[in-house]
Amino acid sequence: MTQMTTVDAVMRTLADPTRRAVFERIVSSDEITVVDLTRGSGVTQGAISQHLKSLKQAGLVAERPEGRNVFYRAEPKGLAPLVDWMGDYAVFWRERFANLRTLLKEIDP
Amino acid sequence: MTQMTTVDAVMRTLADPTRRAVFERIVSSDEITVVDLTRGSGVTQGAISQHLKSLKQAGLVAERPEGRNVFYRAEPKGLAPLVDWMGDYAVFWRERFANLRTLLKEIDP
DNA sequence: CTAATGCATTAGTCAACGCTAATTTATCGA
DNA sequence: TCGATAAATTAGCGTTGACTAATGCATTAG
Repeated sequence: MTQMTTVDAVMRTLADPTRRAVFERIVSSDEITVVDLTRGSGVTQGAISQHLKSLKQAGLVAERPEGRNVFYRAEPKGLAPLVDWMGDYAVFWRERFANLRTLLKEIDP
Repeated sequence: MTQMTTVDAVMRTLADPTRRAVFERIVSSDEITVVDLTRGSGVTQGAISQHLKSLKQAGLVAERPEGRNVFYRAEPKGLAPLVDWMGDYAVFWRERFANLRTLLKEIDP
């Protein structure tokens, strides 16, 4: 129920190619500002800010203001609902999912 | 690149709550007809057929016509691009973040 | 044969969405 | 202090997308 809403938010947020590209770029970077994200994005700064707002509301990114800059970073927990959803509903591709779980387990210190 | 298009298709297809519910129901069933899917879906039969078309084009379901019925079933490989996409970013996290305990706890309780 | 059932498709409607341009607020440098 | 930069926000616009209602096309039942 509550979780389904979360899955819905994550799915909807990552469905847009531009917004997903922004997210991927944030993940690839350690921390990145809005101007840097705007560079080479193909859209205006305002659009980027809107996408960041969506990503933040979905719990996929977090922000750290510093002076007049705002640094964004990826929020690892944000994708958890997506993993859970796949665990619940995808019955047949257990092998691949098991591999992902194994990979994530290896990271566990 | 080619795969990114696939991820895009899967994400976009599963983003809609109604269509995702249809997919979930197909996964839960072994095989299921359009009328059965329409039952309790809250939308018309035409809408269901449209969603099924999207799901089929995204490679998430397959069909088996039998008489005037058409049985739909889940396509195992359909979610693979999504799993792979997440796997890629799990690797990124592995390199960049030391602590993923929270995520792991949610995934594997 | 005729009526009914299962499904796909189409046109049309309405709301949601992504984008731009412009404005606003806040902060930094000269 | 003043101009420039960073970021968020808003209104407005065009597009996409989900839905209904209606139609068409098979197939089955009576």
